[in-house]
Amino acid sequence: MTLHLYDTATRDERAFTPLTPGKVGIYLCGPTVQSAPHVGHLRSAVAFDVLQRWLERSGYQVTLVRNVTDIDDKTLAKAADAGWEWWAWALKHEREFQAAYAAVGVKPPAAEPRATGHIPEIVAIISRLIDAGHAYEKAGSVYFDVRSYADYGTLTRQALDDLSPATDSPTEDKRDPHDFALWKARKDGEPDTASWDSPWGPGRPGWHIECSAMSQRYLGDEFDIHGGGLDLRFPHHENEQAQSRAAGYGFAHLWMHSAWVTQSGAKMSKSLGNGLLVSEVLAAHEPAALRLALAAVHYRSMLEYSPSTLDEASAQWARFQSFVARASEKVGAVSSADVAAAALPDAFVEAMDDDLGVPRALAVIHETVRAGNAALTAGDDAAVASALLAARAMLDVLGLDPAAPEWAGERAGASSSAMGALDFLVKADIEARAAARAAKDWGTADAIRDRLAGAGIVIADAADGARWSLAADS
RNA sequence: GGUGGAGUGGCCGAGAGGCGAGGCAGCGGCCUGCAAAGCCGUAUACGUGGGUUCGAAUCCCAUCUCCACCUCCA
Repeated sequence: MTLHLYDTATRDERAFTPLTPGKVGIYLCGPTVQSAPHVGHLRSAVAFDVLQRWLERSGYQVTLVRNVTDIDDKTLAKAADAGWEWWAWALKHEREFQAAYAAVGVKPPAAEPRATGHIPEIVAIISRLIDAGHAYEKAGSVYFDVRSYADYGTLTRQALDDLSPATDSPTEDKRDPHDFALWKARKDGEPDTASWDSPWGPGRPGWHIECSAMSQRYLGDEFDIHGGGLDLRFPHHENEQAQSRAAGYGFAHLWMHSAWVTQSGAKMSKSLGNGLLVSEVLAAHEPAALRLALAAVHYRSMLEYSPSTLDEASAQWARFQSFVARASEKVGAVSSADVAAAALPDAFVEAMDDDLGVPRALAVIHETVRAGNAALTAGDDAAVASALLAARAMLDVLGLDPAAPEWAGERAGASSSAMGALDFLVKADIEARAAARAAKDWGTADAIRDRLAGAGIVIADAADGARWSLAADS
């Protein structure tokens, strides 16, 4: 089986064929940087990061573009409420998003274009739409004429007459209530810095046009995959597609949408007040555990988030970490190059090729780890070595190789020198405890263990001596 | 009203006609001075009612419940 992906537009899964052999262009709708990132935002980032990693592992050269929509009605409104310049407000949140993405190991995209940096491209595509008879100017604003484009609604199977009217701008200027703004005329009270010159007078871009302009600039008239959260299908993606295709571009060949994070069945969102901020979660849990929690559910299924979600993910992560650490100690560390070149188990490949079946892929990883642990107990070094290599290679595809640089030293964010100093101190206790145990002085041995446990240091005895680790966060 | 999605064992979650994915928690065991970790074992699971079939969680019909998009949303 080769890679098959589910296309939201056609609602079926089919073999993935890139436009250019060996290369894949992906446009991912990034954040509207008007507020702090919550875990739901990270879900789509992680899902498409796994897609990128799997494509790369499959031999493709991937160009992933993830935009930043740094101006829109809400950004202006929230910045004004906070007494901030809108551009400073947007950049503050853009940085928070970047930090959150980096924390959970999302690879930096090939390009991260901002809407405000592409006004000329936006003006150009709007002009093209007007020339083609798909857009019209009214009172300094420009609207997309949905009735002029027969395929409007095909992405999400919407019939115009059944839709509620678009409310992004005053209806009275529109030919049809479903028309939406491509260019918004500057309004009184809006800051001068939020306005650009255009053939239709000063103003700013509407919400959807920036993606049409930027995808075209970085990926060309036609590209392989367009991604984003499920909630962007309508109106955002529908409108994007209408604009780009009506302007004469082939646009996206395949649409992929990631589902959201729910709590008690309800979608996590800022407006419901149930958004869990990334900063809050990372204050209590390891970033890798958060990544694992977000990746563990198939990207098209809702992810039910509860207080135990991160505890479970932490337990799984500790299991992976522990196996990789013990196995590496026993049979020697594996180099990154070997991990990248290692053969992947067939069941893992089949799962990933089937529309990124991460849950099934994870099951293969768990089976491999179990076999590896059994081999450790049995002293079968050859089996340990092969399990270690396979496990790391599979975990690497998911961005969760415990021995990879981004995770290897993450515990407590400690520098290696601090960990070295800690190791020196703890070793002294371990030696004292070993002496007590040798003398069968269990009271002293247990007291030392309890004292260390109180400091978050876990002691585990083994046949060849005790080893210590920092307790998992809770 | 229109469009789409979901109901699986205590919990999270795969699967999509025929040996009960996997994880977490629990219980029993091995190991351990005791633990921890690890390993082994352990479940009357598929919203409800019908139907098709030798066989249905998977197909068909009906029905209930929940969620989402059509304001901003990953």
